[in-house]
Amino acid sequence: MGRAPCCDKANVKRGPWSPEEDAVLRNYVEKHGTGGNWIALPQKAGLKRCGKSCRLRWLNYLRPDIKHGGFTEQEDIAIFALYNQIGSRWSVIASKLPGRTDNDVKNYWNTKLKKKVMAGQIGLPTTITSSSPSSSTSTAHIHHSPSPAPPPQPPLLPAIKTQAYSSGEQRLDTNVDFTQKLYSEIAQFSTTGLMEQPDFGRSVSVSPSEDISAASSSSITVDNSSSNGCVNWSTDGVGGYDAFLSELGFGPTGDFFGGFGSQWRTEEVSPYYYSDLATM
DNA sequence: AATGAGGCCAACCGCCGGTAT
DNA sequence: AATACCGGCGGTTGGCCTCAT
Repeated sequence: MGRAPCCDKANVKRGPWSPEEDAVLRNYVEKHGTGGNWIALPQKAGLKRCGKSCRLRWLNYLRPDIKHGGFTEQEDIAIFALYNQIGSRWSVIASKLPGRTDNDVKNYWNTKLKKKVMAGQIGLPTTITSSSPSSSTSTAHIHHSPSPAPPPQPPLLPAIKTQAYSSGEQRLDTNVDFTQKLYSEIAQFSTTGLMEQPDFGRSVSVSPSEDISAASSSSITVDNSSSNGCVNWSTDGVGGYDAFLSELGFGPTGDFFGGFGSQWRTEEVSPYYYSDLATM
């Protein structure tokens, strides 16, 4: 026996919300909150809507802190980097972009950003040389243990041309520093909980032993010459995540990538995202 | 001016995981 | 342990709008 429907579909209104309905829902939630029960809310509020529909309307449109449209280039890069890293986890990606909803990010990706990326207008660097010589160097290796047949791949972008961004060359130059730091964040994410990927028939091992989290200005290299896919980065040893996040308009470090290590079990993230980084 | 194509985005659908009973 | 229920999520749809022909 299947699940009972969440509401009587014959007696609920569907389709676009009217301004009056918006006002009723907004007033109710602002006065009483959701009460932890969206299903009961429409009846209490006097709305002929499904509870799920109310929840969606509130979360995606009526919430006071919502931003609509006007994605910045920094948000573009963050979305792209996160998509590359974790795939279509829109709610997770949106949670790193204050004021953005999963629906917004998903729509933006599907309608605009994906095309931008495919057109080469957005990309992640293969090599960036920091302006100051690094004082320490760390390396993350992605090892692909022998596997007879690769598993189905998660949705990934077509290969992004990166040769143009060879060593010393600037790209997306409005924000190279941002991208460097973003990579550092991703690299740190890699060290926090993604050590093995048995479910995919491959393993990912990540060094360094050194703590790279102090990096604020990093040099990152993806070694395309190695079949192992080797991501190198070096740091200047200067702290500054919070400054970085502040530049992006994000909250403290923990609000950005900090939750990743504990948020997913290791088997939930495909190593293809790493290999994709390495082969782009 | 008419119309067809494509873009955009709000909303819906169905599934999943967590929790209460 | 089994079942019911709910919130949350990602994928998809459908309608409106703009633009090109």
